[in-house]
Amino acid sequence: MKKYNPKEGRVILHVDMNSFFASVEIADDPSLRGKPLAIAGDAKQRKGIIVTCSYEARKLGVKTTMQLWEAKRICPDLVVRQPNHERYRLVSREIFHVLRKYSDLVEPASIDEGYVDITECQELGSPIQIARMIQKELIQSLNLPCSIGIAPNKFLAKMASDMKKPMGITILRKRDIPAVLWPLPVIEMHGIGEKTAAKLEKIQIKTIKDLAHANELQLRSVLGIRGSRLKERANGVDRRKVDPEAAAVNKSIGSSVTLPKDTTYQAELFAVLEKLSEKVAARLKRKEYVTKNVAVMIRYKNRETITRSRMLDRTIVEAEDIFEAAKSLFLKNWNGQPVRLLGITGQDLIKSDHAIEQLSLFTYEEEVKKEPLKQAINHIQKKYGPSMLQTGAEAFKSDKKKDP
DNA sequence: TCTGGGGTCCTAGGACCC
DNA sequence: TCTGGGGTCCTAGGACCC
Repeated sequence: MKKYNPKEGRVILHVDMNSFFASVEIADDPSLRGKPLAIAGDAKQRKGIIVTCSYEARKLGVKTTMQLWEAKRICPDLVVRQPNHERYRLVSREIFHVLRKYSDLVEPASIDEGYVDITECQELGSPIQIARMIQKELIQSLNLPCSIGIAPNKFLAKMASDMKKPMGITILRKRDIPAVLWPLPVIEMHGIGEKTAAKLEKIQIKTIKDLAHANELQLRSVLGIRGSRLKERANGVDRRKVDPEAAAVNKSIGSSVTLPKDTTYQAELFAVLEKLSEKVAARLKRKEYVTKNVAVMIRYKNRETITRSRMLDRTIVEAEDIFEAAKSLFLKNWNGQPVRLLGITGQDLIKSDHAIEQLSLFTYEEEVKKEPLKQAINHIQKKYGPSMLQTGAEAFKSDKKKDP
């Protein structure tokens, strides 16, 4: 059996489900197969934009974020289904369950894509054999197509999985970069959107090759630290690890809704905030978080959007508490103009089981603040360094480490 | 007929402390 | 009397992705 040699680098797969929502609908209802299918919200509720569509619809010019009426105009036979997010989340779990059969190092990147580090899975076969097995299993057990990129790091794997769709497998080695990656326009690069592409265009950077060879100082002056990172990526360098833990942690949990009609009616807006609070509370609880910071998002008729947030003096999770915080933020910041969308987000999340510790630490800190000896402690810390402030238990631990 | 909803990461500026 | 500079926390918003 071949042992992993760090000098050879890692082998990363990026598995990307093809038109995921549409594919799930087709798997659940085979009569949709072969038809131009779009997943879109209810146009009557002003949610009529294309979220995803089948390849048949794409061929006819239907695109993501297109208005539903526009899609129907260019494709009168378009079959439309409303999104069923609960179903997609369930199927997503099954997909990652399959991926974890091949490697423990699986990092979901979104509901329908993830990275798999197969460096130490070589007993299963060559990377391309493993990719084929995964593709085959996802089709056989879930009836869902995917594309897979194989590369020495996450960025290249992601770029590779994009190159052949649907049901492609693409290997992108470092040595392939000049021929395969560099000719592409910068907008094709993961991490570069419209705004950044426009800025780059202004300094004559049009292709990924231009970016790879760009003057770093100039790049930094235009894009800040992102500039350096993008240049690295353009040269095929990406040191990010596939981290199953990182992906399991939420930084924020929120819910927002576009109202069926713009309104200035306060009671109606409060009712919406109440519903959103309940949703956020339920999801926080399900994922076992409490939150210390609540944010409210208000979008006006003209699409101007503001967010206002506030740190709380305690952690909360109950719908009533979230609603209270959201309501007061809303009242303080709403300019009285017709509202199009409202959203509530819990930020600064803490796992419920850590919340007790956080609470006792908090009260401890409060005690220290009141303590007149604080001045003396600061003085000692300055004079002798932070080790003087170790508690007895910590000092004991570090002594043990030094002298086992 | 205008443009959903869920996120992450980064930056910049002000407050505050030392 | 004027006044430095580093560090952290908090808030708001931009950019990007699916």
